[in-house]
Amino acid sequence: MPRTPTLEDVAAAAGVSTATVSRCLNMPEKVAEKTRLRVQSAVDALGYAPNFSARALVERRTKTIGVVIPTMENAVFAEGIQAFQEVLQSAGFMLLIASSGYDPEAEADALRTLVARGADGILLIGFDRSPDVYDFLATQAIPAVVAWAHDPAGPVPSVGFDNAGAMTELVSHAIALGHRKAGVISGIQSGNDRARARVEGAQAALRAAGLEPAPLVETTYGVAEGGAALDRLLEAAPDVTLVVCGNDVLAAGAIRRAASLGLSVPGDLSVTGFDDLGIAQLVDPALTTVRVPHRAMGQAAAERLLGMVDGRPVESCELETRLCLRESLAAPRARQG
Amino acid sequence: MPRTPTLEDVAAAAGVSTATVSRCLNMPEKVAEKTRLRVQSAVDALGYAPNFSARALVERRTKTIGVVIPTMENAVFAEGIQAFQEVLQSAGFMLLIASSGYDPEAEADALRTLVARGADGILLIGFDRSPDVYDFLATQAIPAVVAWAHDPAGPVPSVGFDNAGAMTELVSHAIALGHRKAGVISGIQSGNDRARARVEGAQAALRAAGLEPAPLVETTYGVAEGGAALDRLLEAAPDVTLVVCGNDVLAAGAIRRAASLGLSVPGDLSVTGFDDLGIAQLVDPALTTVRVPHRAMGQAAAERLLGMVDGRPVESCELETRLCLRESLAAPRARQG
DNA sequence: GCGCAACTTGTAAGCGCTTACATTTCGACG
DNA sequence: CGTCGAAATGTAAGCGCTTACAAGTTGCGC
Repeated sequence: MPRTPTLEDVAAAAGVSTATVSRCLNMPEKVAEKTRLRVQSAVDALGYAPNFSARALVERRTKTIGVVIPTMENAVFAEGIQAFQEVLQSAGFMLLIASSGYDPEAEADALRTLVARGADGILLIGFDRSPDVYDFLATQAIPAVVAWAHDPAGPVPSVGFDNAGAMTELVSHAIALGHRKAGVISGIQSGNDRARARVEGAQAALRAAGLEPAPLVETTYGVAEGGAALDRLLEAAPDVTLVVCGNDVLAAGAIRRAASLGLSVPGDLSVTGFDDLGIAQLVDPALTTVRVPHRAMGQAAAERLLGMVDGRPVESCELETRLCLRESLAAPRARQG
Repeated sequence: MPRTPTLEDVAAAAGVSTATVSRCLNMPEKVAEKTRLRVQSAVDALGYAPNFSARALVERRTKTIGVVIPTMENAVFAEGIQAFQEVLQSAGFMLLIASSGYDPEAEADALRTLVARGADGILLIGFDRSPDVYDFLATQAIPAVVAWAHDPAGPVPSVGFDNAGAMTELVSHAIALGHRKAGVISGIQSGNDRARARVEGAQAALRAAGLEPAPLVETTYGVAEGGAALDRLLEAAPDVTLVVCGNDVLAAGAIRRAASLGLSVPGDLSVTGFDDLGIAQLVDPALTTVRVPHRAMGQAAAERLLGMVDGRPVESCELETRLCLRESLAAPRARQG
């Protein structure tokens, strides 16, 4: 079998040196029209394609960006990463994906692998991780950007939104509607600054209104988990009129569970989510939630990372969220007695 | 700044040759215990990590697998790819992701890029693509596996399920329930063998029962699109009692739309989906659909591809699907008149 | 027709790593 | 204590590409 053609083969076929072929490919304006054509036809005839590893070795860049994602199964990441990837692709970069399954150890491992593979830049989800990781990235001089969270003073530039503020806004709105007793269903907060900020945002709204802090139930991610969490919450605090969920998936589960408990939403219980995934409009009643600009975030993150790879300094950027008021949140029914 | 350490630096630090260091790293049993320890501590001291590009150049393998996915935003792919990626990761391989946005041209482009980057193997979604693509893969001798579709006689091994058969089973079940007039809402069939097979499967069931073919509405992917498609379908065929949808997302949209049209599901209209995504249990009524083993498929595909990369011959494999009977499908209400 | 600047092209040195082959070391045995 | 073979290590040749530098080629004004 004829092994895949190399630069040298092309050079021989075109009767020039390898340097000229290389120049034809990378700086065509530096080579005479006539030779360029000759080289081009040799390239076509042989079906030549440059060997990326060789090029990466000498150029010391792989045109590859790495990301460690908790899991693609979570739609919250899928959308943003898709947008991120699209920008990369159109800039000639490729996306190397690893997953951590929400395990910090696994994330650090994956990161090291990505760097060892020569990723030119790294996308991180959220800020919450050991400082060692940031040190590592810094000593290796690997550009990194954090997405899904925003902190202008963070160790690396970030692109995200104000999780706490958005949640405060949402809960304040519910309070204005008349809710006085709220419960919170949150994803696991440990190692997840986004989840934590959302809980804090909810509590801040209650505090600001002079209400007592909401009882909190933490649960792993999933529809069924959201339902089970509602059970636990109602057991601990049967008198809540508002269930604030850390994300739409948990909220969807809570709504479904409420229905099977015979509780009407929003009549007996209001439920809110966060993220505004597609499912928010699928559940009945439609979910009141916070719209997060996932695509814009993915794009902004990609542009920043690409900028850093090119040595340009970049700044963090905060994106706006928007309240999505739908049926699952309404004024609480007047209490009897 | 001290540039990142190389094999040679380690060799110098440990007082051995680069060959020995290389052996310590790749075939530790071939080197004396004592020197190995010495080398190991030099590696640790310097924080040495091998340069992947250099290794890839000489070994002619990148330990990278490429995939071109229509879009990560479609949950159908997210789950399978996640499982695929997990198997790869545990085998020391990484996943290079590109997306096509359902455009065959873009897919072919992305594939070429992936191959040029030295992907050791390629995962393809479905069989539907120009023969040129398979030729290209064959001449480049790049192992490839098709997932989400199954054809033992296909140009490359595949891991999937019987889309047509599963749909036939589902529709036959509906016919047994008493449905006589069905409509089909399908995703775009062009370039999508899975969508096509599902439609064919539905029509086959009707034909087998001596019923007339179902009117067909094709639409792009999305909840809203599913709803709009229902409108079009009911306009063309107001008398259908069963709406067979090509996937859960379209079905969810159809169910939502039916509710706002004042049609009860399954009272006035039964609706079925395909895939059994999480949303199937989220909509009300819960969706009758076909359970597809996405994770198992992703894993099986990864194992096969890894096998091929190692030069082992592998076989296609067909996975079982299972009917998920839920509330959205029931016997049609007795017709009046 | 000559000299010089501006283009083109060629030469060859690596980039960091693996590995075939050569060399050295070492222990066991006669 | 010498010999021999196995085990350990070293030597050096690339893998395919980019690029600094050298060398060769033009074209132009005088």
